Formats: sequence, structure tokens, C-alpha cells
Amino acid sequence: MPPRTRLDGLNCSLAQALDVVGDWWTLLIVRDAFAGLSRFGEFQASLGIARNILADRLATLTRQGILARQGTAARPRYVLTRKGRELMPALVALMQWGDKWQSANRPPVLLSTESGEALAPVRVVTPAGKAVNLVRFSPGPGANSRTRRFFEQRAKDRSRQSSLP
Amino acid sequence: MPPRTRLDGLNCSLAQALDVVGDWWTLLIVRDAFAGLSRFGEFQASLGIARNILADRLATLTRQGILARQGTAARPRYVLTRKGRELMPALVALMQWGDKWQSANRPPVLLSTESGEALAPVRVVTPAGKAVNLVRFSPGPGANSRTRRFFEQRAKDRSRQSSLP
DNA sequence: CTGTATCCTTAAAGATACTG
DNA sequence: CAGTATCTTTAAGGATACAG
Repeated sequence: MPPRTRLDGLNCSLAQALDVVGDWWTLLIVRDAFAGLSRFGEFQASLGIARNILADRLATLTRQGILARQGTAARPRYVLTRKGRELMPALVALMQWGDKWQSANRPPVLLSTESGEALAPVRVVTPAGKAVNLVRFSPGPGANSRTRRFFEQRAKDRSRQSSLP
Repeated sequence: MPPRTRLDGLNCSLAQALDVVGDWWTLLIVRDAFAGLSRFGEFQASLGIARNILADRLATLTRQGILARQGTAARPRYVLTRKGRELMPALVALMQWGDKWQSANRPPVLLSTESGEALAPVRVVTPAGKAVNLVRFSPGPGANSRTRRFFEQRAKDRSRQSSLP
């Protein structure tokens, strides 16, 4: 597999997020961390992942500040940092989507740890609380020329033809 | 790369979601579809992806019912279906996370298409609207024995030691 | 128990030429 | 313009033995 193309050209927060958690194992490790796993061996047993791969992912996640090593160096625990815990909405949204659209067998249920209540479907809203059903993108303050051209082109396309479904 | 281990054993909606949209390109294609791209060539130019890979991903996304082919067979448009549009919360949550924690340069801004307003941070709440900051998992009605054992073990661990951060 | 270090395999990604 | 068909590359992933 040739080195995968980096999307540095288009500054997109999604690409940057995927750069860290976009690989198949990483989000599953984070999920297990939410479930309370913290030991190397626990992740290994839970995921059936090869040891070297797991070691690599844990190191990356630690370096990225998503997990933190605690306890002795010889037998550390990996626990979620704030940055890691803030992946929760994305994780839950993905799980709910998979649950709704992909699940053949009934998967585990998500509950609030604090209250034990079920979770509502994750929604996107404006600051005022109005539901948002469709989003568009605007070039940010630091958009580079490539990004700007991209959006200008998009605007032209849109005015010429019918818009999204 | 040996066939990656399938997590069929543990029925998890996250794993099932990642099975479909968990690869690096797929979510970026979906993002572009939200941005209004629909042509093969548009995706290709936007992402710099190889043609055969793009063709493969578009076919998979279409087969999965996330994109639908419209227009002539010779020059189709790929547009998001309902299933695809419902990836929005997950996509937005990921982008917001990347924006907050990973973005060096200021990325594009997300706006409501309907009202043009900015988006609030995606939050997880209970049906009553109470904020949820930490989640735990419960075996679903269809949990298999492996899954059940997993949760029983977790419960024991939790009672023995201090819980998550 | 938590890793490293090796070796091996292969499937995934790229490049490119070609077709309808 | 929208793919398909090849060919090649290579790095990601697995297995496993070994070390602290």
C-alpha cells in the first residue's frame, strides 16, 4: 500500500480527526476505554488484536493525548484524558447510526453512567437549539487559496443546478 | 495486510458502523457529498484519490445505500440517501472534535444550510434533555454469551477498583 | 504482564492505459 | 466523463518468540 495521500491541501478538521482516530482499531480501543478497560491485556483479549499493533496504537493514542498512562511503568493503566472523553459524542453518534442502519443482531445498549438513563439520539442544533438537518461549509478564517477556490467553485455549481436532496 | 480480524464475536454497533464508513476515504467522500459534490470527477479532483479506488468506494457506498445513483448511467450523480444524511451527527461531531483538538490551521466552518446559523457543539443527552458526560454499556437483548461474559467481567472489575476518571 | 523485535503475508492504494 | 483492467508497490496487520 503506497503511502496514503495526505489531505494537507484542504484544511479540514474531519481529515485531521481521521488522521488520529480514523483507523479501524483506534476507535474500538477508545470504545473499550469508555467501557472501562485500561490494561494492555484487557484490550488485547477484548479485541483480539495483535500485540505489536496494540502497542503501536496505545503509544499513538498516548502521544496524541487521548489516553494517559497511569500507574507503574511496568504495569500501566491507559485511561481516557479529557481529549479522549470528548470523543464521546462522535462515538455515540456513530454507534447510534450503526445501531439503526447496520445492526442485524441487537447490540449492547448505551446508558448514562451518571443516571443510568438511556441516551437520546444525538442531534445537531444551532446555539439557540433549533434542529439542523443539513449543513454546508464555509471557508474558515485561515482558508488557503486551494480551499477558497474549492468553495467558490461549489457556490457556482449550486447556483447552476438543483441543490442537495 | 492479512484479512483484518472481524469483530463478529462481540456484537457492537460501532464495529458495524466502522465496517462501512471506517476506512479513511469513505467518510471524506461522504463529507464531500454533504458539501454538494456528486460527480465522479468532482470527488476525484477534490480528494486526489486514485480512480479505481474511488470507483470502488462509490460502488460500496451505493451498495450500502448511503449514496444513490441518479441521472444517466453514463454520467451519474451520487447523492446522499436518508441513511447517508443521517451520518451527519457523527460527521459533525468528528469535525468539531478535530477542530477543537487537532486543528493547527483554521478549518472551514460548518453552518446550518436552512438558517445559515453556526452549529452548537454536538452533545449527548438523555431523552429528558439532561447532559450525559460519561456512558456505560449494557448488554442488549440479543447479546451472545461472549458479550455477556464481557460485561459480567467488567462489572466485577468495576466493583473491585476505582472507576473511570 | 507489558511490551519489542522479526518475519511474513497480502490486501489495499497508486499509476496508468484503455473503453464506452 | 465515468469508469474498468492491469501492474506494481509497500506498508499495515498478524503470528510468534523473546525480554524486562
